[in-house]
Amino acid sequence: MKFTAITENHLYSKAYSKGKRAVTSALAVYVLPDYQAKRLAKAHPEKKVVNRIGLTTSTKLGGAVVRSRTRRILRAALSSVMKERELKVGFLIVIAARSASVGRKSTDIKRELYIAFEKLGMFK
RNA sequence: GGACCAAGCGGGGCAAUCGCGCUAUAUGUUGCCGAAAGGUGUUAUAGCGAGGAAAGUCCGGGCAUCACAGGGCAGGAUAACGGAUAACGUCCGUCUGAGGCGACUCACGGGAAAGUGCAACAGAAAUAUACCGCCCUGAUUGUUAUGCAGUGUGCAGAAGACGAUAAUUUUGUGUCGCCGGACGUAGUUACCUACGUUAAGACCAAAAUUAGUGACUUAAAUCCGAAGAAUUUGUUCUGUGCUCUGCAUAGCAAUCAGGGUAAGGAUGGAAAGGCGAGGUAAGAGCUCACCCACUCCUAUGGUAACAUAGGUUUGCUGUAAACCCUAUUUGAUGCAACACCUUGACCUUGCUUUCUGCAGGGCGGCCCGUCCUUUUACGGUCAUGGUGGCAGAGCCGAAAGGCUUGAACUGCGGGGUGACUCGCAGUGAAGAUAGAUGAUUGCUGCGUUCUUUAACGUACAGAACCCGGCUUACAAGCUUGGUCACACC
RNA sequence: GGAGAUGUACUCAAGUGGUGAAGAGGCGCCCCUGCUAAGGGUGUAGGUCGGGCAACCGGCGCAAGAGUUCAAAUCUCUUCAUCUCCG
Repeated sequence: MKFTAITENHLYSKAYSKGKRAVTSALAVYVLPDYQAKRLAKAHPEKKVVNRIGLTTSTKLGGAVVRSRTRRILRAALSSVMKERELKVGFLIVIAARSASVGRKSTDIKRELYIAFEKLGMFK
């Protein structure tokens, strides 16, 4: 499953400061309404309103190998979540990996994502 | 079997389901974003899809631009010799030095005898000097010994009123009168020699005078007293001892001055070759023998560094990862380079003889050399966004052709001690732009635990224009060659 | 991705080869005060290892590790960490 990525740094800092937050042992999830969602929907081939996703893995986690692997596991867990339950659309979702997420399996991460999204009320 | 040395390999595998990126072909939509250039979006099939270090960015090169790329200066880099390589600070072989019983390992390994600088503290002294010490000379002072002189004095002996001793005077057929002096004669140029004369003078003897007018001894005086004892004064000469003074000589000590010396002196990382003998006032490579180091020369071996042998000069601190010198080498920047496209802003010199020149300007860090001074455009500068560069079953170009294709990799064979090289054959698809290899499950390899149908672990680590090296990180395991000592056969 | 700078105590920091590594803040102790603050005095590699009952003494220690030198915080090399610039 493809994601529309957040590419601008100011959107990340806005999400950290203004967005709703849910923290688990391995993750920190920030959610903010996306004001440009309708405009971006026109560029989408299927004219859908989608969520923009940002995955952050800081240098505290480790070297380049550790960080990209953690990011892949996060992406896999997120795609399996979105396949099973539908999420509300029109949001900026930033998922930051904490140091406990290193070496976890994607099934563990998936369980934590369920808890976080439930807490934020993102499921339809 | 043990302990080691060196060079390498290796970097788990298979399957199922779901999913990601790129390329090609076909298909689909001609939509959306954007000022434009351009970008993005469907599905199917096929192919491909991280490393030995992709890392650090420490060297070298390709490539691109600046002034087509030249010379010099500055700055940087390198540093035994020979070779390999496109090149290198890399690699190979050798030499030298150090370490190891050995296999073998380690070394930025030119020049300190071109010059400058630095060497704290300690130490007498730190790169040439002289503090102590040792030696010589001189001066002063002190002291000791010897000798001489003087003074005083002790002791012993001798002499003396039959007149000692000293001074003066007189006298003598008295003795001497040397050497030297003066004069004369002879020899002789002269010096000189011989002989003679000369008289002062010295000594001796006698006498007289003077002194103390008989001083001293003999004795006398004084005092005490029964006997007796004590004190004071007292001549000359000889010998001998002692004290003091002066002088001379010699020695010793101290101080000062001048000179010689570098043997010795606690320190230090380092003290000016080592040791012995000679030598010297004392000493010193000052000289000699042996040893050590070193310069140069010769011979032999080696392409060379260098090694060995002989001769010869010299006796030199260390430091160049201090400045520096020598040799070699090096233009700068770095794909965020740069090229093209889009949009926009700004800029586009004078004099002159119209040839050149002057002025001005551009121009590698600087200089020389070089370039421009005009054609208002198909120019230049700056900025915006984009594409290319960039990666390949193809791309650019009208075509020829160029790139892909790499100083590439694999295998076999030849050459070389080796790094490496030559020939033939074969192979040839990563290329992202928030950054692609994942998730889940099963089986299995390896290691550990031993709960053997189990549990845990399975390293270091992610391409970003490309290549050659270096450095650093790395789990378990494996291979090859070699060394040493022991045991067994 | 590329280019550069820095690292000294708890903090800020001086120290361009020469021997107990300056200084300030902070901290400990004492004085001052009825008590505190302020002020004054004094101590302080303040870390670690070894020795010693203790006072104290010695070794190591300037991001880490090697090297050059008689001697290294300082010079050289390698590594690590932090920060800055281009973008």
